[in-house]
Amino acid sequence: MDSPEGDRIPVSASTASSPAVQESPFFSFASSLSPIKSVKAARYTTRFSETSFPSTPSVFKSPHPDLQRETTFLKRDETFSLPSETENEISLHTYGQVDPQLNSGLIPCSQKEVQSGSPSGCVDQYLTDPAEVEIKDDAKGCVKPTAADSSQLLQRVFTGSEVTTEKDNADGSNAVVRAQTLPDLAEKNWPSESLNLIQTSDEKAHDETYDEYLEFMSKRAEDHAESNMLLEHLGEDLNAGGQHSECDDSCPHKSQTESCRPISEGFAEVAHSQRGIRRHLQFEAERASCSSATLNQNSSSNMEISVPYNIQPQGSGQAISCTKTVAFQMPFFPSDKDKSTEHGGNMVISAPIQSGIGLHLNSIGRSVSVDSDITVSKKLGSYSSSLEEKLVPGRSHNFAEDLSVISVPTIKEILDTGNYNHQEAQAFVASTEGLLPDNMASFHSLPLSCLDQQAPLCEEKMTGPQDADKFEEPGQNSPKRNRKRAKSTSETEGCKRCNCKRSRCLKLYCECFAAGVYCIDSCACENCFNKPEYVDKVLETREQIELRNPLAFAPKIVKHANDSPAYAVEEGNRTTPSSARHKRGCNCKKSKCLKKYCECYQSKVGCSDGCRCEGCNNSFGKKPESKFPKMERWKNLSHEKQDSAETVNDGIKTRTRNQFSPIWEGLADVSHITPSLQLKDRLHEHSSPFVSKASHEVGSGSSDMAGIDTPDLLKDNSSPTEGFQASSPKQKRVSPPQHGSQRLSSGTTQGLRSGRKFILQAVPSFPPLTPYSNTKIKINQSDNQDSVHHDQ
DNA sequence: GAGTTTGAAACT
DNA sequence: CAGTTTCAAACTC
Repeated sequence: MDSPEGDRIPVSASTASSPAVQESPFFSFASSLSPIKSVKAARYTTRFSETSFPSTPSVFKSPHPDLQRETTFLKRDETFSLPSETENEISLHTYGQVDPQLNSGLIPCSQKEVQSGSPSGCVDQYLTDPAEVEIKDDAKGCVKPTAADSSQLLQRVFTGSEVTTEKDNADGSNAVVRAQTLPDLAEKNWPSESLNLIQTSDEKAHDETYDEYLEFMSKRAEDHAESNMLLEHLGEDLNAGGQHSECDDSCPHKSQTESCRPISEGFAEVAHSQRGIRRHLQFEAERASCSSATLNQNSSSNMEISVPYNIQPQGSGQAISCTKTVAFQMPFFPSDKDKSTEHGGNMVISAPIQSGIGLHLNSIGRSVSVDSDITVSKKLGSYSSSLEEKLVPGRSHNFAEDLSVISVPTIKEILDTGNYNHQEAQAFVASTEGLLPDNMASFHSLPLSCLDQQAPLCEEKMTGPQDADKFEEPGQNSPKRNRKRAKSTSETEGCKRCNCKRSRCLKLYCECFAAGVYCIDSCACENCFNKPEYVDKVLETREQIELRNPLAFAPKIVKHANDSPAYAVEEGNRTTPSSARHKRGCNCKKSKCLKKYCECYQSKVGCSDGCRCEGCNNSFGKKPESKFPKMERWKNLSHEKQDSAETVNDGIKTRTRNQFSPIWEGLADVSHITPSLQLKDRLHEHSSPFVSKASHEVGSGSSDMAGIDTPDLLKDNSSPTEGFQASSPKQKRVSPPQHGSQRLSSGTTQGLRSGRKFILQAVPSFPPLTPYSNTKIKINQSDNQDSVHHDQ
């Protein structure tokens, strides 16, 4: 069924402008006249500006300091990865603006940046913050670059670092390159050495350090023939500036080339994937990322990734796909050369690899064991929070908001320590997919890939294509051998290691598969198809499973969403806010829920009414003794509700309610929780909406709902899991509690209302949920009548 | 390490 | 939808 609201609401939520209005002639006319773009266009613009793209309106002349800084990464990579032939002079701002109209110049603009600053021959003049740059050399404000200065110039061109040029001498011996390190300098593509260098204020010390740096960098760049290209460009740019072209002669290191190489190596080097991508937390994402992203890592920690990105033209034009080479320093994996924790790397996000919804909640939920893994959870939470802070300043997503309760070290801290779990990080990245704006989507492939290269906790070998057959090799990877290894290391390290023999790791039996991660070399599985080389098969199988059960990959442990007063009233004191429970409950017969056979126990949550266990003695919380009466009551209520709904409504509600059965089943009861569980819940809660295939199927819509311009959706505090549970076909056990339906009809309870919202927006393509939109509309109308403001 | 137990997942 | 089978993890020895 068609659900127009599903598509519309995210837009209207972010703007108050209805589609009808947008489509009106007047609106079109106004849009054409006004810089104010249509809502959709604005949304994309906002995304860019709020992430790593410059936020400045696309105006074109005078460079703005901040803007300039923000466009740093663009400047860097585009300059050399994409040689420009364009003669159009594109200002930094437009270029940062990612104006589709300027798209043609988008890529080469960095070069043009230089040129644009060259009219007077002084690149620095344009590339540095006017407020922070002092050019004392000559009245023209133009520096005659020496070797060192040329290098500096390059630095500034590529890093956007705020360099204060105090003096310039022709021989370069006395060249003073004083740089003012700005907070965002950490985002530049600079090794720590360079940062330190730039920060050096002492001239002599600086020179020495700088020379060392140049030497070091030149060594690093030796292998990069592409540096020549850089030189060429540099020469062109400098010549274009009309100031000097003598770099090669004056550079102490044979030429300034060498000093440029280190810089260029991050940009010009292409497709030297040294380690490859072993596992992707996001199967769907992998396709995109694998096919489009090329991750390079040089000998140091500088990395380069070539990623595609789409530019959504203002005015709903056709998206333009570009490829951007993004070079950055990986602070996550400090190399020997770079152990600085002073400067983070620049998470340059440019590619909307909007692969939809990954189902990796289990990965988080399951692998993040309560006790030992709370650290991981914190890390992940911090990961997201800091990520958001870093990339989406001033913007707060729902998941990050909730994660904010977690003590937040910075993302850098997390990553710098290397003390994170590879798979969990994968899962987390996957879980954040869709939460990030389109132009940040590459984050999912980026750090993931990076994580792959580190995998500090999972001592797993990279699995290349050849590994597909490894399991056939008796001695090397015998199941038994691996089994032992897996057994000894799996859980404590949080790494999924399966031991599948017959399922080919393509069923939920396989923990890896269920967790949404590929099997790794240390798995003891046989005939494993859960490997990157079989991504098609994996995806296909996944889809099949999801068809059978859309929540198959959803987290098994869900937050107790009965925080709402209504539920509290219903459940009385038994209700514990922010608690967790198993989604479907266990079915234990003999283990008495005291062993890990029990999923509840394994997840360290108590059993609840939703469980069908017998003789429950779960130490985390027994199933309520009064289960039967309650179930009976629910049954009755369900029938009641159904009857009333059928009577009162057009059937939509009835259907909707039934869809929510699993929800209520899962939310019916909770007790005994731990903080860590709450943490887990949060992770789950915010991940789950993006874990649904349904969402994934929305296709481009996923970006919409994931975008930052769907705040109502994302900020909704209700458990997204609800929404997806609602669509679960497996509704074996329970009918929804009455209050649930009451909420539906009354629309006065925020919790569920939020859930509806989410469902509506996140799963627009889900036929069963379509009616829900209507319900929501009604509810909203009711809300309006009641003047109930439910902004999250 | 081999075998058994267990319960979820898958199948009929 | 219920019963059965399959499967792999958890567990025991």
